[in-house]
Amino acid sequence: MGNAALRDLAAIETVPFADLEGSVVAVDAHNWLYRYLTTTVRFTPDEAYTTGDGTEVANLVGIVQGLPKFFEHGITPVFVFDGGPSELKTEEVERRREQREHYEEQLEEAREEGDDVRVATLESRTQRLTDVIQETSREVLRLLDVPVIEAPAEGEAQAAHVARHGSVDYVGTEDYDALLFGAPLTLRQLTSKGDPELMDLDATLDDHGITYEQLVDAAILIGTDFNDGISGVGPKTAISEIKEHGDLWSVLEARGDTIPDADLVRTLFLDPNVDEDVAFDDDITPDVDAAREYVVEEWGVHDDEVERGFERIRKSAVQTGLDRWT
DNA sequence: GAAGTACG
DNA sequence: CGTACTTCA
Repeated sequence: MGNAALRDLAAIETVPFADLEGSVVAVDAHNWLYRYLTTTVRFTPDEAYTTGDGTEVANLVGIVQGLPKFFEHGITPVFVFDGGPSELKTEEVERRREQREHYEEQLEEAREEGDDVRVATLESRTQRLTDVIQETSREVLRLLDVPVIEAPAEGEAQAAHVARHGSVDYVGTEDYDALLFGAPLTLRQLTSKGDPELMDLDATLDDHGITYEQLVDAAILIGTDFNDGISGVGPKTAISEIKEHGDLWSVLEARGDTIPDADLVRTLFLDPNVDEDVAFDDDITPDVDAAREYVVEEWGVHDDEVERGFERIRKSAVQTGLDRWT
């Protein structure tokens, strides 16, 4: 149950990479890593990123292949990692865990039947961010001098907070939730081939003639990652009823409906647990040799999967440094 | 999450 | 037309 319905409400336009030069993007680390992890696993032979004891660090391949995109476009990434899950998030996490186990059962069946295509599909679904992946990701980012922010809870909420309070220009995530956490400008498809999409909170509110709080209320009616919505209520109905009645409580009262924990979900978006003051150094000087040593020598990742990426980082980092002094 | 299809 | 459901990744 995603938030795809929010796309129908959001003001989105594509923006050329060239327009983003010189900007700082707070990247939702979980979301970004997950995307690169799944594509790496799908298109890279297991041996290239699996240690002798079977530990998989496809994230290291993904990071090395994914970072150049920022540097080559003159964008400074700041990776925002999740902290401990909120109480409500725990339920969602639990639900996803059950679904994952379901996939893993199917995976077993597919293996037994020798259905290779199905095995590959299911394997991509059962990927997750293990402790090793979290730790090694942080370490390679540290060696490459990419700033990291540790969120107390939701990474997206923290990213939205730093975007709202001026120290970064954009939030980078595929999740439409960023809008609900109050991110003023969100970049999507930073990991894809073409130009990114820009999702604009103020434009979204203007389009519908609603406030930020009313947008959150409408989303709760539709359903979010943290609550089931009202059946039969999609984006159109939600906006129209929120505008008619003013807020979530009035809509629920008028309909005679109820949403469990609605007040908690509302607070989670409107007043999330974030660090008010976070500092980071946006002057990135990667130690490519050290990062390569870590990835290839220490973790045994096959050189041919990462050498191009490291070379691109080396070149684009030099270029950025020159630009600064020009 | 995206896209296509079915349902009311 | 708006929402729900399905499939693929």
